[in-house]
Amino acid sequence: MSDFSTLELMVRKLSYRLKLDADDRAAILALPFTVKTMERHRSFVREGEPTTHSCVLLSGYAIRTKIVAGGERQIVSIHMKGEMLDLQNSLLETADHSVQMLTTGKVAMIPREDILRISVERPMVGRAMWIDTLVEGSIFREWIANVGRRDARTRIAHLLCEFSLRLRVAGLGRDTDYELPMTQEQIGDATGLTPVHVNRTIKALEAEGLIKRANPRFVHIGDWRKLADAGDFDSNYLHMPKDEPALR
Amino acid sequence: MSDFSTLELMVRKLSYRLKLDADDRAAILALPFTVKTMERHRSFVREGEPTTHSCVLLSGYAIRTKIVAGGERQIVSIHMKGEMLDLQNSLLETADHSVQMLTTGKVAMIPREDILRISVERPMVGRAMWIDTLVEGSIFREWIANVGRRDARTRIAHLLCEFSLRLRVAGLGRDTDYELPMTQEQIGDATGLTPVHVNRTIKALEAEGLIKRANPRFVHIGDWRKLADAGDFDSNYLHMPKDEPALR
DNA sequence: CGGGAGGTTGACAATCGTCAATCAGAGTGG
DNA sequence: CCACTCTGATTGACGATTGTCAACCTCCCG
Repeated sequence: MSDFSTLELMVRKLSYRLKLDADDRAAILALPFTVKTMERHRSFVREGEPTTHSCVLLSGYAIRTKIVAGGERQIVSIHMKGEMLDLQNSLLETADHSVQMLTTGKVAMIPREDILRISVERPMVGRAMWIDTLVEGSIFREWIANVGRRDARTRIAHLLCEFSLRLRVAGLGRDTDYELPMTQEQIGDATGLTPVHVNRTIKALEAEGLIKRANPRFVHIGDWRKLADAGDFDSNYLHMPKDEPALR
Repeated sequence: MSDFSTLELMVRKLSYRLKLDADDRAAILALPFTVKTMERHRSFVREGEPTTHSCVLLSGYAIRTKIVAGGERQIVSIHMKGEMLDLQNSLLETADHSVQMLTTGKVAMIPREDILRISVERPMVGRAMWIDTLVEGSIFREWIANVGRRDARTRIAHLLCEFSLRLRVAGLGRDTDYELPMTQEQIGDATGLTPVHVNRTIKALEAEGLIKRANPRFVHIGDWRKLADAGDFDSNYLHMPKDEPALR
C-alpha cells in the first residue's frame, strides 16, 4: 500500500512556511504509517475517546465537529488533501471533538510515538508542526469572529472565499470554479445557521450575481473581489506561503 | 526589575501537562526578559503588525480581539495571570488579531529569538509550548461551538463556568465567587451578543437563582452543577492538569 | 419504479438587535 | 462636602434577522 512518496504530501505541507533540510525531509519520509481508505461519514475519533495516531489526509475531505446540548452540531474546521489531522491527539489525552470524513478518501496514519519522536530528533520538523498548529489556531479565531459577529450573507461568502483559496493551495481546482463537498446542512453546521437559511442566503448571493451554480454543489465565483468584500474576507489569517498570491 | 522568580510562573504553566526536568526549568528561568506595566486598554500588537516578543502575563487580564467589517468586535480569547500571549508571533509573520489589556497589569516580554532558541535546545520546553498552543486551539473550538450553536443564556452560563475554573487554576479566587473583569459590552464581544441582550440574559440567570451578584461584576455561583448544565459546560476541552478536580 | 437524500419554498414565530432614555457609582474639581 | 461628568448598567418599545414547520421538488441509485 505504501509507496515511497505517500508522505511527500506531509513534507510539502510542513515545508510551506519553514525550510526543511534534506535530513528533515528524509526523516519525515521514513516515518512508519499505514494507509487506510475511509468512507464518507466514517469517524476517526469521537469526542471523549483516547487515540493513538495522527493522520495525513491523502485524498477526500474531513471535518472536525462538536455536539452541543440540544444535539445541534458545529463544524469547527474543514480539512483537505495534504493536511494533518489530530496532531493534538499526539499530545493531549482525550479528544475534545470528533473528526470524520466528509467524503470518502484516504489517510496515512502515523503512530503517536513516532510523531513525538520526530519532533525531538528533528527540531525543525517539530517546529513546522507547531507552526501548523498555530496557523490552525488562527483559522479558529477567524471562525469565531465569523459565527460571532457576521450576518448570514457575510458568513457564507466568507466560507466560499476560504474554500476557494485553500483548494487552490491544496492543488484542487481553480479559484473561481470548484466543487463544494458539503450539503447545505453541513454549510449550516459550519456557519451556525439552519439549512433553510443557508439555502435562502446562497440563492440570494446567486441572485446578486456574486456566484453562479451549475448545480447545487458546483460554485463559480464571478467577481472574486466582490465576493471577498461581501464576505469581509482578508486572507491574512490563512498565513499562506508567500509565493501564493493572496487575491486580496 | 527582574527578580529571579518572575519566570517561575512560566515554568509552572509549562509544567502543568508535561514534566520538565531541572535543566529545562533552569533554561526557562534563564530566558532574558523585561517586565512592563501595561495600563488598561493598552494594546500589545495590532492586527496586521509584525512583532518581536512573546509575553507572559504576570498580573491582570488580557484579551485577543478581531474586528469585522461593520466595526463590531469579537473577543476570541481571554487571558489571565500565568498565561503566555503571542506565542504565535514568534513563528508567524504578521498578527492576525490584536492583543490588549482588559485591566492594568504586568507582562514579561521575551524576545522572539530566545523563544525559538529554547524550543530547539530544550525539546521538552518546545513540546510544552506546543501543547500550550494545542490547548488554546481546543478552547477556540469550544468557543466556535459556543457562539455558533448555543443560545444567549447558554453562552453566558458557559463563559461564567469557564472563568470560574480558569481562575481557580490561575490561583485567583474560588470557584463559586469571583470578580469578572469584564463589562457587559465585553461579555457581548466574547459571546457574539449585544450589551443590551447580555444584560437581560444575566438578569434572567440571576432571577433563576443560578447566580447572585453583589455588584454587577462580582459573581457568586449558587449551584455550580446547575450553572454547568445551563451552560452545557464540560471542562474536558480545557485539558486541565489531572490534579485539578474537574467539577464535572 | 420506488425510495431516499438533499434542495427549495412559503408562512409564521421567536430570539436577538436597535434605539433611546434613565439610573447608579466612581472619580474630579471647586 | 457637593455639583459635575463619565462609564457602565438597566429598562422599555419596537423591528428584523434567523429559526421552525411543513410541503414539495429533483436527482440519483438500486
